[in-house]
Amino acid sequence: MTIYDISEKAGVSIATVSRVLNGSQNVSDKTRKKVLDIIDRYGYTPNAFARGLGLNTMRTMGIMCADSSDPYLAKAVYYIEQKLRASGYDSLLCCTGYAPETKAASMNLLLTKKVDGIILAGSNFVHDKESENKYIADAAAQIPVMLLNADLDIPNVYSVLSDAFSSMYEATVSVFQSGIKDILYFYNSNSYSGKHKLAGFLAAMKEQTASEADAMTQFYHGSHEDVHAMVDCLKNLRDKGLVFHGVIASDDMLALAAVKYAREMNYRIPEEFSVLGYNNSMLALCCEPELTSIDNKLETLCQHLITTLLGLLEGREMPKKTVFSGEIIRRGTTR
Amino acid sequence: MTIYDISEKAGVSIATVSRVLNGSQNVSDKTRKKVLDIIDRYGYTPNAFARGLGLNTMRTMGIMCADSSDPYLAKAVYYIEQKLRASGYDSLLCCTGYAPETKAASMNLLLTKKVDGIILAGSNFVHDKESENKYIADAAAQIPVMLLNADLDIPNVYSVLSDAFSSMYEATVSVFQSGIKDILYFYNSNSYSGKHKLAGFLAAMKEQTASEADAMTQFYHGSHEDVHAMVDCLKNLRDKGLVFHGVIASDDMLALAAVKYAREMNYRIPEEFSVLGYNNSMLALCCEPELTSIDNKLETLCQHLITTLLGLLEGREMPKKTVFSGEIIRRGTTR
DNA sequence: ATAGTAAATGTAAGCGCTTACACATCATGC
DNA sequence: GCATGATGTGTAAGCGCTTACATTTACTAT
Repeated sequence: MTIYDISEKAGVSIATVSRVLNGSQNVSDKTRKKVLDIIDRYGYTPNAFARGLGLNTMRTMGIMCADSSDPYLAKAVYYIEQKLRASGYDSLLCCTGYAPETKAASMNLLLTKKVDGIILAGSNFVHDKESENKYIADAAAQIPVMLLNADLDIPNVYSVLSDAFSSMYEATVSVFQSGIKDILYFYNSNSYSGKHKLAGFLAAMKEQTASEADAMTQFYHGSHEDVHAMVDCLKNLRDKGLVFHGVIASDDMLALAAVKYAREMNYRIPEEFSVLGYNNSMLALCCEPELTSIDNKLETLCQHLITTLLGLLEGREMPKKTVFSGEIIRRGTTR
Repeated sequence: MTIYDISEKAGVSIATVSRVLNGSQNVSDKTRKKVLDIIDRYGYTPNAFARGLGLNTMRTMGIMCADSSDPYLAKAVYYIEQKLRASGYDSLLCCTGYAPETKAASMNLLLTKKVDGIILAGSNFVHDKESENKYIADAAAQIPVMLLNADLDIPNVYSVLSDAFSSMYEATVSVFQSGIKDILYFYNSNSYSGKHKLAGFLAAMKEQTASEADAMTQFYHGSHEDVHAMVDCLKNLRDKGLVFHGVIASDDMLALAAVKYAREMNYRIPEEFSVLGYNNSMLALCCEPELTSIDNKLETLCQHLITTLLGLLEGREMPKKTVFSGEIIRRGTTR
C-alpha cells in the first residue's frame, strides 16, 4: 500500500495525499476527509525510507552510552528516550563499552544511519588528548552533539552537566566537619566528571587539613559490577596499613562496597565510619544503612539536554553549556 | 558526496560503485581498487535512506521494554543491543511504560520506521485477553516478533524464556525443607512469567503442606523502585497479624525489601528468616546479607533470542519456543 | 583468425515520497 | 463581465541507491 494506491482510490493526485499526510493547509476539507477515510479504510503507513530520502531525516536521535545496564546510565537513557519520544523522535541506542577504540566506530554507525543528533550519555566519551576527541568534532561538523555530564570546547558540541567539583567539595567538607578526618576517596574513572569530582575532594581536604600532604585516594580498576572486588580493594589498602574511617566514592556502587567493607571491619556506621556516594541511584536505598549520596538531578539534566537539542534542530540559539548544582541527600551513612 | 560523485571521480558508472560497495564479485580488482581509493580519499558514506528505499531494510531492530531503567530489563536491553550490533544491526529502543494502552502505539512507531524485527523484552507485553494481544499479532503479520520471557500462540511470534514455574517450585521446596514453613509469596506482576512463578510457588506449597489451604501471597501495587513502600507493605501484613518467616519474591527488589523488613523486625537471617529473590540481578550482591536468587540465564536467553531472530530473517526454520531452566544461586539469605 | 562464452561494465528503471511549479477553480471588486 | 488574486490540485522532477538487463570487453577453444 503506497501513496499511489491511496491517491488512486481517493481519486486525487499523490501530491494531495502527501499534503494531507503532512498536514498542509492547502487542502480543502472535503478532499482531506476523503483521503483520510481511504487511508483509514486500507490502513496505509508511509514508507519511512522514502520519506527520509526526501526530507533527509527520519526523526531519530542517536544515544551513545558505555553500558546501558549501569544503573545511572540506564536511568539517563530512560529519561532521554522518554523525552525524545514525547517530541516525536525515536532513539537509536548504541552501547559502546568503556574501551576508547570502539567509540569512533559506533559514532560512525549512527552517522551512517543519518540520525538528527547524537547524545553522548556519560563523561567517559571525552578524553584528554584533543586528537582523541576528533571523532566528536567530526560528528559535530554534521549534526548537533550533546554531552551529558561532560564539556568540550568544540563548535556545535553542547553540554549539560552538574557541577561535580562543587558537590564533591561540599560533601567532603561536610564529612570532615562531622568529625571523620581520615577520608579515603574511592573512584573508578578519570573521565571529565571523574576529574572534577576528585579535584573537589582534594581541594576540600587541602583546605580542611590546611596541609599540602596528599589526601588518601584509591583508584579501582575492576569491573563496574563486582562489589566483591571493590571490597577486596579496600581491604588490601587496610592490610597495607592505610587507616581510614570515611569513604567518599565516585559512584554509589563503590560507596556500597565501602559500606560492606565497614561492616566486615565491624565499624559502626555512621558513628565510627562514614560513607558518601554519588548519583543518588536506586542503590542508595538498597544499602543498609541507606546511603548518603550526591544527587546530580539527572532528570533535570536530561530535560535540558533534550530541550537544547530540539532547540538547535529548530535553528534556535541555545546555551552551549548548562550547569546545574548537585545536592547532598543525607541518609544513614553519614552524620 | 553521493554515489554519482564517486562514480564520476573514479571514471566508472554508479552501478560499478554500488557493486564495490556491496562486495559484488563481478568487479575487476583494478576497478575495485580505483573506486575504493576515491571513496577513501573523499570520505563517502552511503545514504542510508536511499539504501533503505531500495533494499527495504536498514538493518535496524526494534526493542520494546517497559522501563529500561529496571535493573533486569536494563541488562536485557544491554545484552540484546550488544549482540545485535555484533551482527550489524542497530537497535531502536522504545520504553513503553507499564500501561497497556501505550504499547500498541509504540509498536506502530517501530513498524513505521520499518525495523526488521521486534523484540518484546519482558513478559508484561502479553495479556490475558486475546484481543489485547492483537497489536502483537498485527506486527507479527509483517515482521518477526520475539518474546523474551513470555510465550504466545500466534504465528510468526517466537519466544525464548526460562522455566519460571519449575524454578519457583524448586526454590519454594528448598526454602520449605530448610525448615521455614510460613512463607509469603511477594509479587508485583501478573504478567505471563509472573503467573508462572506464582503457580510454581503455590504448587510447591500445596505439595509440601499437603493442604488445600491457601498459601500466603501478597501483591505489591506500588512503584517498582520504592523500597520503602515495599517494606511498608510487608509491615502492614504483619500488623494485620499475618506471621511469616520467609519471603519468596518475584524479583530482587522485592526480596531486598523483605530483607530490610526482616532486619527491622530483628529477625536473624537466614536462621529465623529466609528470603529468596528472582533474577539474580546486581541487587542480589548489594544486599546484606547477599541475596539467594534465581538466575534465569538472561545472557543465554538473549543470545538465543538474537540467534533465532537472525535465523528467521535469513529465512531459516527456527524453534518457535525455546525454554531454559533457571538456577538457584545460594547466598546468605537462605540456609 | 573467429565463433562462442564468461567476465566486467554501463544503462535505465524503479523504490515511495516531497515539493517547486504550473494550472485550474473560485470568489472578489470594479 | 473581466482582470485580480487567493486557494486547491496536478505534474513532474528529484532524493541516492540497487539491480535486471543490455552491452562491451577479454578469454578460450577451434
